[in-house]
Order: sequence, then structure tokens, then C-alpha cells
Amino acid sequence: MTEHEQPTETGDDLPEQMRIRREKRAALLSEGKQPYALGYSRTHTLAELRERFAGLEAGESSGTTVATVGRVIFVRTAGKLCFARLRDGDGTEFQVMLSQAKVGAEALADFKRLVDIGDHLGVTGEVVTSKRGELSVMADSFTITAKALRPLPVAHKPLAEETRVRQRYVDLIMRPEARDTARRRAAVIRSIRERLHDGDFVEVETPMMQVQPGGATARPFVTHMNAYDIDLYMRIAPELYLKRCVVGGIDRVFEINRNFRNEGADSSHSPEFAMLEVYQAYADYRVIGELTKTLIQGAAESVFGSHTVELADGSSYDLGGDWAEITLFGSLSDALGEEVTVDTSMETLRAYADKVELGVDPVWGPGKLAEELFEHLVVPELRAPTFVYDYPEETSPLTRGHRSLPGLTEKWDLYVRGFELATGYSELVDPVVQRERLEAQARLAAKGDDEAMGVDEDFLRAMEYGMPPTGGMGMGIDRLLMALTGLGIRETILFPLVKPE
RNA sequence: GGGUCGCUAGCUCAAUUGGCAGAGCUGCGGACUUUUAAUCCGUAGGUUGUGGGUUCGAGUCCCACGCGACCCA
Repeated sequence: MTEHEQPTETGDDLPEQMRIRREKRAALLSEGKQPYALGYSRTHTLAELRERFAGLEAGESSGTTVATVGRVIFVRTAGKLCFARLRDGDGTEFQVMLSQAKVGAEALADFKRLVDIGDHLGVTGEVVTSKRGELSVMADSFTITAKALRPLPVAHKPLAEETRVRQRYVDLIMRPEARDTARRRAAVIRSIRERLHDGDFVEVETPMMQVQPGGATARPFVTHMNAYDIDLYMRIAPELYLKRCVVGGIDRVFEINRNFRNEGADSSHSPEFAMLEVYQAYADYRVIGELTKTLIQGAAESVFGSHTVELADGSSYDLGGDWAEITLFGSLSDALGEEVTVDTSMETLRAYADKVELGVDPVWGPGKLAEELFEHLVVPELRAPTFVYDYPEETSPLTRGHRSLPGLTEKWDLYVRGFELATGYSELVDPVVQRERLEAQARLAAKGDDEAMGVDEDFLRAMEYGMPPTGGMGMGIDRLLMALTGLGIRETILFPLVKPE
């Protein structure tokens, strides 16, 4: 918002439409009317009216007087009979009619003089239908419950994408899809939460401001605490604290909350994103994979009543039944036409990378390179929901080594519609191995890899008290919404970060 | 980080080679007791993202910056 757009008390410099609305507000006050009412006692919501009077025939009167409220989204002031369309926050619309014969000439003139599109209106009157059969309230009286000082955008042209994101409140008023998305997100989170509560998982909240960030490889945001004069970090993952909970005996634990990663922002990444992490003692990655599938299918059901979801482009996507399972090196071997394993040499892998014109970062080991090849060659083909199993130890410092395949870990990534949606592990619980892995990471950090983790001594101390065998999972909530709806991340987050205007 | 494109009235968009900054909707005034993006008559609305430059003259050309979209790394 730039300075010259700021409303002023006098409104001298305002665009005409805003100036006029301010004048109407002032007129209401000077006539002893409230432009912002304390409330309006309604007998029915617009949705309740629609339901209750659904059977009313064209031209009929119900004989029932009701009181209801809504935002004016359409006005037709024609002579001695005026029409207005109200809309409720849930998107339900309902027509209001004002006849001079009913409300009187003075009230009708007031309506024409003072009510604008965008205002909140309370109306009392009989439920009737118009000659065209439109359900309506034939007003006995009306009250402006909140005067809108800004005009709504034109209803028939799509709002510019940037305006939709920057002024989500306008987007929510104007666009049914925006309203649906907000409610779908709530339904999804509620579905996950309820399912986990039903499974005796305990919901906790762990620190968002941490002395030492950990639990993922990502650059953190730094902030400063004045009282202790120390830098704090916004968390990049809750993992290390949730594991402390498991050590302490909260055997089934989860958290749904925000992580912060100081990286780029684009159509699939937000610096601030919602994450679910779940840990279950005496489970392994297979058990936690099954749980994950249940949570996602439950979320789909809560929104669509089905495991088949409808995407924004009109296509549908099937999340039902059992999901495909592949292994990282197995699928990579298939894609390359020759067998590669966790033991394949750096030189061989580099040759494959050259062949597909994949750039190789000199700090990568063979495990990392194999993963990059996988993302380059296999991931683009993963349309149906697919669990990818058995990642190299090198890239998974918090994961237990595979029970029977040396060099690999008990980890899966879940791909849905071609992008990574969740990741699950048999957690590493040996504190000695854990320390070795973290110290190796810290050495990387010292070499300048600012995504690598430091050594969290308190976390290691907790592990030394003994963490039971545990399965863990992390899933991006925003990404889950994207997977279920086909929308971009900026649509699934109500107020994504935008640069100041 | 690099490239391309965009930013004009409340909203969505025009503006020829550098030559009077326009339209639709919205708004305002008027007519209309069954409208649904009504119709008809009249009318208002602009620091063309910001700051420089070239020019008799810049929405248009040049430079820098801001914000955004798309593509690439």
C-alpha cells in the first residue's frame, strides 16, 4: 500500500467511488444511523433459508417472516421495486426485494441512496419468490450492518493473480474456489488430526525458535533474542524434539505446525510451510507407510467423499487401493538399462550423469548422485501414488541402517502426482551411530555446506537415555493440499509470503 | 543468479511510426414494480509502477530501481 492510496479522514484525494462511500458513511452517522451495527438478530442463515423454502413455487408467498444477513453482491435499483443479492461467507446467495408498497417511499429512497455493492445488510421480511421463481426476502425493513468503503472488483472479470494473493480477503469474497480451498484445507487438517487422535497419538507443540536448528538439511532463518543476547533459529523441522518426546515415553506423538526454510520462494516452495510429523514407538517404516496411506486417503475422503479426487484442471486422480512400491536403485537400474547399486562407483555414476547431461556438484558422494539421477530419470514418470524404498545411508543421517541390505537405510519417499509428498523412516536410535553421523554433518558444515546440521548435544544426550525402536514420518500439509486439489502452493496457503508492495 | 514479458481509471484491458490517454464494466444524475452482467438517456473518473535521460513533444525510445508472471540454472 503506497502512501497516496491511504484513506484519509477528509477523503479529498480519494478516487470518486471511495469518496462517495465515505460520504454515505458520514450521512448515516449524521442521520443518527449506525454504519457499523452492533449486530443483527437473524432467524436464519441464507443457507437455512435456501433449505427451508426450497419448495416454494414461482410467484408464491410463504407467509413466514424471517430476518437474515449477508454481503450485498448485486443491486438493481429499478423505480419502485429494487433487488439486491446477498451472499454469505459460505458462498450461499439469496435475493432481497424491496417494494415501495412494502417499505415505503422513504426507506426505498434510503436504500438507493445509501446501500452499495459490498455492504453488509440485515433484512427482515417475508420469504417469497419472484415472478421468475427466484427465492427472495420481500423486505419490511433493512439495516446496513457494515458500510464498505471500497468498491468490490467487477464480478465478471477474473481478478489478477497478484491481487488475489496480496488481497486474499477480496479473493475470498469474489471467488468460490478461494472459499472452497480454505475450507478444504481445514477439512484435511481436521481429518488428519482426528485420525491420529483416534490412533492414540498425542499432539504436542515443540519449539519454533531453537538455539540450534536440526532435523533436516536446510538453511534456517536467524533471529535475535535480546534478553539473553543470543541468536535463535526458526526451526527447519520439529524432528529432534519429537524424538525427545518418544525417549520420554510419549510413544505415539505428532505435531502439525510450521517450518521455516530460508530458501527460494516459487510456485512450489514457500519459506514458511505447514508440516505433519508423526512418530510411533515399536513401528518401522513399513507400519508408518501404511499409516501415511490411511491418513492421505482419509483426507481425500473428508474433502471429496472418495479416494478419487478432482483436480483444479477438471481431471481426476485415484488415491484408492494399494499403492505402487519401487526401490531407488531398482527403478534407477530399470531407467538406465543397467544395474546400479549402492556400491556402484562414483566414476560409473558420473558417466551416467554425463550421458543424461546432469550437472554434478563436486561435494556429492555416490549416494547423493544416485538420488539426483533418480530424481532426473525416474521421478518425472511417477504419476500414480508410489512408495520409493531404500535410500543410501550417505544422504539419510537420521535413518536406521537397513536390516538386511548394507549401505541402505529403511526409508521411503512417497511420490504423488510426480512430486514428493511425504517421507518415512525406521528411525536411527543408536546414539553412538547417531553421534558419528551428526559429527560427519558438522564437518561438512565447517567446510561451508550451510545446509548441513550441527551437533545437537542435548538431542544426543536424550538418545543416550534410550529411544525405543520407532517409525517416523513427515508430510507437507501444503503439498498434501496441492496433491488433493491440483492447485499451486500459493493457492493452498491463505496468506503466502509476498514482497511488500 | 540469468533471460523474456508485464505494470495505464475502482476492476479488466486498448492506445498505429514518438504526436490531443481511450473502451467495457463499476460509479454519479435521470426514466422504469419482477431484475439476474437488465435496458435507455446523460455524466464523471488518470502523477500511464518509481526516479532519471533523449526529444519541439514520451504510455511508447534509453538507463537505473521496485513489484509480478513465465522460462532457464
